[in-house]
Amino acid sequence: MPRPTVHDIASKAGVSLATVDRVLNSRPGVRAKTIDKVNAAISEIGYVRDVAAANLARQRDYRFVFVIPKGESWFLRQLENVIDEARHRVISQRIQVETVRVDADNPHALVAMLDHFGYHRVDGIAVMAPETPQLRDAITHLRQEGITVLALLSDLPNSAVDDFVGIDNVAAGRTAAALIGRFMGETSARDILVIAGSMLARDHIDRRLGFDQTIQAMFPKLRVLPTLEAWNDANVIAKRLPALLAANRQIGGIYSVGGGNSGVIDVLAKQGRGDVTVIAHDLTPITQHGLLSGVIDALIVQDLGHAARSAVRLMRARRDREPVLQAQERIRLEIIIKENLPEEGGQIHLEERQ
Amino acid sequence: MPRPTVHDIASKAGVSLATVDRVLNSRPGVRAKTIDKVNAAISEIGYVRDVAAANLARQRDYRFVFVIPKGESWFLRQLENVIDEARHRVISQRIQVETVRVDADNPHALVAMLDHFGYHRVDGIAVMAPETPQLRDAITHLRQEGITVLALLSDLPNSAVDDFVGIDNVAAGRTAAALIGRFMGETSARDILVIAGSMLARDHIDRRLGFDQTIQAMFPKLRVLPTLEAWNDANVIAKRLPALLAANRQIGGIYSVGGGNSGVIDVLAKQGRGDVTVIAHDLTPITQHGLLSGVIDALIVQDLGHAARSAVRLMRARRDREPVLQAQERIRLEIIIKENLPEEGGQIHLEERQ
DNA sequence: ATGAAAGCGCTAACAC
DNA sequence: GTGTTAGCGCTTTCAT
Repeated sequence: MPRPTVHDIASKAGVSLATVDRVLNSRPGVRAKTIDKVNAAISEIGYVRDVAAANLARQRDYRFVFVIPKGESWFLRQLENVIDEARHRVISQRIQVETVRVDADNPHALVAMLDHFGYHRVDGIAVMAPETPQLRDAITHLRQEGITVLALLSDLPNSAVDDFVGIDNVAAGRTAAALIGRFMGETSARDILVIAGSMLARDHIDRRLGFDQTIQAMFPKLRVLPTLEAWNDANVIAKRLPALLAANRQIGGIYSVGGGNSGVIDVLAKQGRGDVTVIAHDLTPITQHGLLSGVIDALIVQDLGHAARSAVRLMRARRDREPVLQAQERIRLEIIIKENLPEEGGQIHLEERQ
Repeated sequence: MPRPTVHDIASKAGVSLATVDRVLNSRPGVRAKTIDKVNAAISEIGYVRDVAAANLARQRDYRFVFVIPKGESWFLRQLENVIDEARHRVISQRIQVETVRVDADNPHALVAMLDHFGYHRVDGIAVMAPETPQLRDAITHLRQEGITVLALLSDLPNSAVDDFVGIDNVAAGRTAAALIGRFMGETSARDILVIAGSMLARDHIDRRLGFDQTIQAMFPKLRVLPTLEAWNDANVIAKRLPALLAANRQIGGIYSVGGGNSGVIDVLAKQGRGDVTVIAHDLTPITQHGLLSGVIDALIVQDLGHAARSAVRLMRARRDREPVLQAQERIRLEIIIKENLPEEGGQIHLEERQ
């Protein structure tokens, strides 16, 4: 027996297709009594709407834009790659995905870009940028136009975004603290150096916050030194870290909040400081090498591919006013050590395991 | 300008819709020259096929079955729940998902069930069961019928399955070893007790294997005791563990490979053995409580919801002969400590964060 | 307030 | 080999 369609509802309820459709989409102009008849028929025959057919008839298509910072870091390039991958995956579902790069440190350029999309027809924007008053206003404006706005990877807590896609960075900091504390164990060196960038201000601030919380609560004997601001720049770290290590022999741990990890790895490797426990963020060729060579003890990672796909799903769900499966959209805060380092793997075709 | 359709290809190439369709689906009966013309038109106008419309016209629907063990453990109930959740999510995409429970320890019942599906029309089966010769043969048969077969959570390395959906359990064991070794640090107690069930033989074997590998390689001073076989039964553990702890004061760590964790938690809590480092698997109310109360130091977790959705996506992709995004289907081996314990969350509707 | 009919983009008989 | 035509399940004018 084939699956029931709108025709089945119509004949069961003794009405026409148009009326069924009106009820299905809760459009006005149907008597309450008729609505009841139709609904009765629907539940009686166990009808489930075929969304693909509906969207086809509606000629619905989607246009989503990712706005991410200019810059050539491995992280940002990787982000652009996974967005592009997501784009390919959904293009056959009438979903158009674009990426634009803006100078994140220039609020005016960013806002100009966003305003532009307010006039052209887009359904959703996912933006990764530091929060400024100008950005806040631009987001309010976009949402008034009915455009979905997501904060991507770096939260915008004071803006009227529909959602935040990314890990809880306070929890990330707490996790880093728990790991570094337990890994350091009972060493005599009780100082921890925190190295942060600052470009994605909000996430770095949150991580430091969570880190301090947990060190204080769980490892009161450990002391967290003032943040070394290194602008995610390996050269800055390579220049400043040796002096810090020389001046303070008590440094037994480093929490690298942002980028520039090759600086950390080079300095520690050169000085043979295998005794220093290091926790860093993000899985890149550099941090992977650090992990395998033993300089980095653990990484805290978010799956960028997941974030990109999740952002697309969220924007589509909002456009269609459909519910979201929260569990699927939660970006996991992953702890990676040498033993659970994932293997590489891209698009696999059918032939792989036959 | 609207997005190009088959009609646009047809007029551009000067052929009919039917011919375009033949080329698009690489069906025979078209001259090579015509094929070239059509393909030229396709790439010239940048055509992308609307898969929803195609599936509608094909009247394609899917029928997938999950075959999982009988039993009322939290783990199995949770598995059934997430499969049901996945079922709801895809029902409007003409995908029918069913779950059947079989006595996994009775190879004949299992095989009878699978044979049944070989006769009725199913497109894919995801099976969680221990590998037996009978199962191996049944799978070979199903695949000859053109049915996709997946190994779910517990691998079937010697069977002709299309794919395995779940974590790498050897890597899970290695990860457990690395964590327990580092967490134990320089305590004087150097013995580790391994508690395993046996129902899902394969995964437990793999975990123990990986565990031993890494302890030997990284922590040669630690000694792993013979496995306590407890059949995932908290009562068995509650009975036998106290004696083992009393007989051997050197036990400083416990790796709980399977279920029955409430037994471990109760015994350790009652005896005030906060000094014992414990690593367990799976996030359940029991293990969550163990983590929060400090008895369990870390959990190794796989997201069952992800596994269920992934299985459905894989079976559909195989049915449609479409490629799979490997990165999305990799079930992550997650390390959970108190600090990165995820919050609860089910279906969220639009109103949540406005 | 309700219905008839055309059509979304694609596929599949069946005809030539 | 190639073309014509009638749908797939749903939405949407336009009548009534």
